[in-house]
Amino acid sequence: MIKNSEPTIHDIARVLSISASTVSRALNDNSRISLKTRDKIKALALEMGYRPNSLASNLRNKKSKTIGIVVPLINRYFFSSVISGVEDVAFKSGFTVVISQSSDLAQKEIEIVHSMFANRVDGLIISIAMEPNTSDHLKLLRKKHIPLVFFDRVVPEIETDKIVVDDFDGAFRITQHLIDQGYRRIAHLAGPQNLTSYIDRKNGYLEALKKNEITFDPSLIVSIRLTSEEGTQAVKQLMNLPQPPDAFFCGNDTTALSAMIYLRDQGRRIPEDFGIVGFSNEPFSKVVTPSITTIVQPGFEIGQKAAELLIGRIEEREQSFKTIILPIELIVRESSNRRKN
Amino acid sequence: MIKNSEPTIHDIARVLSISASTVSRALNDNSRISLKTRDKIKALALEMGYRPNSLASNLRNKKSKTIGIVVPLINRYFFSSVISGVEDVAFKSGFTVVISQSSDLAQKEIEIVHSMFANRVDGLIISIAMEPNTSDHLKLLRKKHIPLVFFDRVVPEIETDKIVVDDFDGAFRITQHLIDQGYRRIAHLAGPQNLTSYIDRKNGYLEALKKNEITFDPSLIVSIRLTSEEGTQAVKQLMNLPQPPDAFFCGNDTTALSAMIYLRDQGRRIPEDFGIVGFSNEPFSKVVTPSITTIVQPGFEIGQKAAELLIGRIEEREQSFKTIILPIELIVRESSNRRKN
DNA sequence: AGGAGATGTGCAATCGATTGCATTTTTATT
DNA sequence: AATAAAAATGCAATCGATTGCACATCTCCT
Repeated sequence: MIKNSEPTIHDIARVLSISASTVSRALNDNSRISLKTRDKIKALALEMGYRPNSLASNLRNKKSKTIGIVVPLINRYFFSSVISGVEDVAFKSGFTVVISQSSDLAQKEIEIVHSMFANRVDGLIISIAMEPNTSDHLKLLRKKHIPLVFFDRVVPEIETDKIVVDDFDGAFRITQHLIDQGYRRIAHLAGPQNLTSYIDRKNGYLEALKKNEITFDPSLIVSIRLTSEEGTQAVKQLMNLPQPPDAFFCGNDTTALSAMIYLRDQGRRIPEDFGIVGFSNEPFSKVVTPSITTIVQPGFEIGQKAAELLIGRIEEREQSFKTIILPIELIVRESSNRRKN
Repeated sequence: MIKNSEPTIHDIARVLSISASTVSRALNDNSRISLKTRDKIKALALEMGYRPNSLASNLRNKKSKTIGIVVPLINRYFFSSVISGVEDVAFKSGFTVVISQSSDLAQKEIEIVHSMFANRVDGLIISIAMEPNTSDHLKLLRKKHIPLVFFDRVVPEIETDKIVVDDFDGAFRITQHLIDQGYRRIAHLAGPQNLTSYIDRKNGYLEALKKNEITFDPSLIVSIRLTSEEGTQAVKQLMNLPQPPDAFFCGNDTTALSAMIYLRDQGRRIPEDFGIVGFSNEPFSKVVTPSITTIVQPGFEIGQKAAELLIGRIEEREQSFKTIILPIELIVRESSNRRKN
């Protein structure tokens, strides 16, 4: 017969002929227990291989020391970097990280949030799904006073902590850079316009055009889901315009890559004939030929910041809600650098 | 004053003037409760916004419906794909996934495993850290009868479920391919030789040389940690040999890329003068120029399989331990294809 | 009508750790 | 030595859900 059960504080108490309360206090370094007893208890706990059952303690304390993170896709570099940053901070603070992916599906996101709630996460970090959605499930969390931190893709009308990058500025600088390189008909592969970050990027683009007195041609903006298939499709369509563009500001690196491959296969020269820029600095964008100009979004740091904010909120250190706008960095690479400056 | 507390089965019971046991049974569809009562209870539960507290239920049931996954690095494509696969299966089976990264550090891995144990995960999926290590912490799990599934990087002496790819075969085929392409002095950037997968890769390489009656030159094998820095370093060193290699079988795509960049910067032609192959099919290997020949490890499927096995074990459906060896796929790309076949 | 058997509910203990309050023990003071 | 004060420890309830067993109610048959 296998004895599978773990020692509990009661077992320790029994061996030492003391009460479980004393053991509990001793292990938590409560000063009400004499140092001598504390040492004795700790020694025995070690010897018996005692490990506190966090389920029990969490139940009693009405907290789980767990934070949830929900991302659209786990295996996208940006998101996995964020997760990595969250894990880094959480682990150091003694929090467990539970993870789930919405696959950009509204329904799955709702289920995840409900399930995390039922599991009593102490707080939640989320970047919302692309698919349009009500945010009742998130408002529910707010109502239950479960701290919530948005990153990257936020819900504007929910008042809570948010960590975003300066999409407007990034898009503005990208566009300005293309203009500086002498490109004039700049197309924009925009993301779904229900997400603020894509709206901001579009606005940054428009603002840069305006500032440089370039007339805006609506046919140069295509709003897509930013997959490589849709990216290729969009570029094809744009190239068939009576006046095709001479540069592509793509909503992410994936579409920038597909644009590049499509144009290259058509025998077009990049950056001489066409400029291409992406967004997010996926690892591949640096190593493809030509390398892709892009915007760095510091995923790991975003994750760290999000976790710090959330944990601060959980431990009730923070006061009012913050929106942290991290600065972005423009990395000029070959795909748009035709003046070699 | 904010009322933050969630309704419990006792609250429901009180409203209906019945006992909590009945409520519990009704919500769990226990046939001992009449259908009429069940419906009434469920309706009220819904109305009150009742959500079971899984902490309490898990404590009582001595299980957590949670599985842990430990990987060296979350933001590596292969690993994040595995995580994604695990999450996919786990979510469908009603399991929560908690995640942590060892950063390839032995000490952190130990802490993680202990912490997951304290949190009472029902099972653990792990790919062990690169840093050499005892495996006492993992043996502990076995002793406590907590199901354990290794993937990719396994501990041979621990008897449990394992999901690996056929590293030997992959390496053999890679080497054979290089030989078929006419390369003769094939170097190997090997990974740390405390990990079986890297040992297997080396052996597959040796076997292919032997089969083709190519004399093995020990100075052509360099064992490194497979970072891009060490990769560049190793290639440099190999190129300084009296008789430098004409091909590089790199332990992963990262080092293959750094080898390629180094040689390219030296003005060498690839694949004409030097052949390069990697391992793992990172997303960039397809899109760099020249694209890199590599081996596909199906990360998502590995994750799914691992989760299926683990959950099967948790629910005591599986019998004896299995080692699943997934077949690999060789993708020949430009970096090694000089005969254009 | 009486009783067997089926059906429906409730009591109370349990999971393991925590904590307010009560009690015991020790130490200090006069 | 007696008493106050301080220090150490224990009791018992609690967190919320589950479940073995006991009890109550109902159905049906002779």
